[in-house]
Amino acid sequence: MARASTTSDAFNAVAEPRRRHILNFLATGERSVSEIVDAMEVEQPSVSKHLKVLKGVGLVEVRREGRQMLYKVNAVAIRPLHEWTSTFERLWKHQLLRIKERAEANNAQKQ
Amino acid sequence: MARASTTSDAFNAVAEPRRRHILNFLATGERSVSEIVDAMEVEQPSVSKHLKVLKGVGLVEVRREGRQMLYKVNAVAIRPLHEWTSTFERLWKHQLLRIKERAEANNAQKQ
DNA sequence: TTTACATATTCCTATATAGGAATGTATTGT
DNA sequence: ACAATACATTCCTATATAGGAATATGTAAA
Repeated sequence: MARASTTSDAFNAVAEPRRRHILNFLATGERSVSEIVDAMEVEQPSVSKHLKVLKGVGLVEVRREGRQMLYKVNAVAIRPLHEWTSTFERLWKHQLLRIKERAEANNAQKQ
Repeated sequence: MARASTTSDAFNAVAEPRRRHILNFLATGERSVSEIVDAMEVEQPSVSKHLKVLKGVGLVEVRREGRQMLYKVNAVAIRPLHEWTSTFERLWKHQLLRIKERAEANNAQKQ
């Protein structure tokens, strides 16, 4: 079988670095396609295709204004990713605490 | 060009649902491969391959104990994903607030 | 040293892209 | 109507998997 479809969910959509770049850029506000193209070093058709994927999974929204298409982030669609990662927060905090403790124990021994 | 390598980073690694399942399961503690296989409905070779990918990007760690290989989550590797999503937290909170305000304004008008 | 058990690896194939190039479509200005 | 601008879509191709099947490897037990 092939790998999972990129258009299936937000997890797959943000796996692509350029799409994360687009979302980062859109986090500053609503932008036209040409503004996105100028901000990134990617060809326009490529940007349009990435935007289509992002729109497909609900990560961005569009509206037309004259000849321009204005895209903006639909942040609530990122929430599921945030919540999934949050389930591990307790674990990494514990992990970092133990690293800190070891470092301190090491320091104490050196004194 | 082809799509980005799944072994390249954590974002790509967790794009695969079965790998998220494995991580969810390992969040409860260190487990052997057969325990993971039993918990999921996936063939053993498939689980081993997913574990290899997760190990490749540092999302899990292994140690041998007799014939068994015990895997556990390396939670700090999930932190970058959490932090990336966090940059949008302000936006979705604002978004949810506006949704709430609209609902209340609607209710008030109905009264 | 066989045998059994636990896990990893290899080989094969179908498929879902991602980018490049070219073209299509919608909207505005003249 | 025609040209220009702003995007979107299509066609093509290389490639990175993900799963299935079979096999290999490593470890412990008899």
